[in-house]
Amino acid sequence: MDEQDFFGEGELVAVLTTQPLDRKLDYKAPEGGCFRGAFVEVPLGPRKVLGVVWAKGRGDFDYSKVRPVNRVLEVAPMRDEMRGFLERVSEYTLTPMHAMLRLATRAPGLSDPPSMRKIYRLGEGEPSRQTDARKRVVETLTEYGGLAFTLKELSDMAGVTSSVVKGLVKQGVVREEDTPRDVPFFRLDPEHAGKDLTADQAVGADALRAGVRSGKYGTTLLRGVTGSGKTEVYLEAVAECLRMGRQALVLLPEIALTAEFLTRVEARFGSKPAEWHSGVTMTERRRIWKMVGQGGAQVVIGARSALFLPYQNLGLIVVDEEHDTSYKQDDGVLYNARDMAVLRASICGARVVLASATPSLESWANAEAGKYEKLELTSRFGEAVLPEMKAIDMRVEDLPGSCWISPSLQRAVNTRLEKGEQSLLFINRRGYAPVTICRACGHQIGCDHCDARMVEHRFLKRLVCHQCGETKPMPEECPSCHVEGKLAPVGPGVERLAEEAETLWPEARLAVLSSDLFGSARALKEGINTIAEGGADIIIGTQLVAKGHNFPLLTLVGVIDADLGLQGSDLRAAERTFQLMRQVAGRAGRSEKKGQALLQTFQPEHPVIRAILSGDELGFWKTEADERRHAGVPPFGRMAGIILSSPDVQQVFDLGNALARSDGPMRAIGAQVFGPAPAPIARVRGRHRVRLLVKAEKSAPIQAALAQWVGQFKLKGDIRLSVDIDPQSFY
DNA sequence: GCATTGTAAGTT
DNA sequence: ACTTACAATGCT
Repeated sequence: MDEQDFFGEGELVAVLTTQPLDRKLDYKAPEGGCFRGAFVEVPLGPRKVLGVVWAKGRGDFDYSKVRPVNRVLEVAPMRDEMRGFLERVSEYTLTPMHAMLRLATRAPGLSDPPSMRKIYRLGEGEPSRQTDARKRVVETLTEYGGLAFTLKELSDMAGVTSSVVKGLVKQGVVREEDTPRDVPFFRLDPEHAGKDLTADQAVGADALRAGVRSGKYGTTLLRGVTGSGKTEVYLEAVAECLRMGRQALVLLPEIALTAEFLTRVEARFGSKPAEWHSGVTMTERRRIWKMVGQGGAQVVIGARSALFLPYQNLGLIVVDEEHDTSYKQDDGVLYNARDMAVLRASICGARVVLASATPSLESWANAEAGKYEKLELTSRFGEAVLPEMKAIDMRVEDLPGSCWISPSLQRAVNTRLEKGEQSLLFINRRGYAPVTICRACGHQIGCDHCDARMVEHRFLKRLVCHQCGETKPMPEECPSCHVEGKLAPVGPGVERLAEEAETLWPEARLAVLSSDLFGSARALKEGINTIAEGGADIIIGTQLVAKGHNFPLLTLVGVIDADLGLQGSDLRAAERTFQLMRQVAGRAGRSEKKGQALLQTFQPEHPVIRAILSGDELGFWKTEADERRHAGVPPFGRMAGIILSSPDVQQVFDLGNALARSDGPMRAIGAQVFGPAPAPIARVRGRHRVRLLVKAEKSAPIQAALAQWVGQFKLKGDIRLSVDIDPQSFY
């Protein structure tokens, strides 16, 4: 900050507000002036809104009509690098700045003065009259040295009512003090408990530490097979960052952000880090936001949006499970947290560690191109070895049409049951919900609100739409042909599979692991622990089990349908299937016992299946990279999606067609426009959705062209348009 | 003629 | 986003 960043009273400043205006508005600097970056409250029409002093005012508005800033808020001002970061993300994702500011101020009560509360400690005075109750209060405070407590804490501990304490306050025996409610986090100690690292891990940790010590931007792709101790290694980078007095951020997919993970961090550093995710209370949110901003929080463990906290001195960002698709998804703002983490680090001179057992092709290609450093962890703990992987050719298995567990897989499970070991039957349900079909007329039951088919939940005795969450009771008769008792689920769903397993192994203890069977993350965690300790013989699981939980007794993984996701229009389908299989296969035989993974497939000769089975990871990446390069798709080309939605079908299609017809700006940069097509889920919550897809060369200035293209149209009525740069899911 | 509902425009 | 101005519809 220099002289130019201060604005004296009455000078014009341009303020960015969180209101959806497409530009900054000029205000007069308040009494006492203000600095650039100050969080302020400004009048907007009849309202008072939150804003940030962004720049010098433009002065293109009648000076006499310019209103003054109401006040400067008592929070740490926004740093230049944060302003720059928000602007860059806005340009890249074509997100308006007001939405970016919203993302960066996702904490309540920023405009309130710091919340205070009263605490009580021992004072100087003598009580006028000694009583038992008064004695207990003084004793309690003496016992805890100079510590102070809230009124409730103190009176509870001393076993007295609050009026006793108040009485002592009047006499000066106990002193009442005001203290901010938002208190700094306990300091984390980088030397607290360095774990013993294997030789391989030590080498990795050294390399990461050296990177952090450089104090400059750089990205390392940390590859480690399941069980190689990636976390221990990158926590050493966090430790080094702490030694340098800088802040560290560890990003995790929301689902991997568990109490267990936080315990590991606490074990390493001696206290709990700040924890940022959707389940955090409002008061904690405010505390974290403020403390991150004034250096009272050294380490944040968080989901995607933790990237937009106001760090003062960020030295390291770890993106764990960097391949996870949940890093890209809409909060309203469509951004990929992994990519934006790299951007933020490059602006503030921080190191990035992208950690994964199964990296994304993007990161793999960046490492190959020398943009990222590569670090491999290969050795596993203990005696465990990678499981043996085999395909079961479903074309030659003798299996009735309604069953999914092949005789070969059945035999393998039998063997485990005899030996008292666990088996996991894995089903990748994503994008393949079983449908409820009438066997008399073939009618499929769909959701009344979406175009998705409904899924039967036996436990609830209801049909559930996995797109919008709508449920309805399971009808007795077919709504179309009215024949009774002919409705049946088709395709493998978890519950359908559980039934089949129950018939096959009535004696075995079955456990179904599906996120919708557990009310809370905690209940889920407990369920997983019970199972890991041997509470089940056969585990039936979805996506969920592939997220890094350890099952020591598990020695067999049966993948029910390895072909799911291999076909279809999604360009990343092969990559995802590959990652998923590797992850699931990594479950089996983590401890001493040798594991086996069996993949049921109708196309055992498919390159993806073959790459998984052969373990030829490099071969897989190379083939996949070649195919993508040839097709000109990411990461070798660029894509963008335009999604239009409206309650009126005609309106969205009309606009979609109009957009497609006037694609001049896109053709000018050599980009192709596909569509409009109904989005795969063509209706969500009563809104019809249409999608256009843009494909361009890697070097094409796609954002500018898109802005120009879309900018030609004024949105009428209730039409919404969103641009999705680098779309991840095509469904 | 005026109340009610929908739509467009402006916020410094 | 939210508020206000104003136009279009509708009801007495």
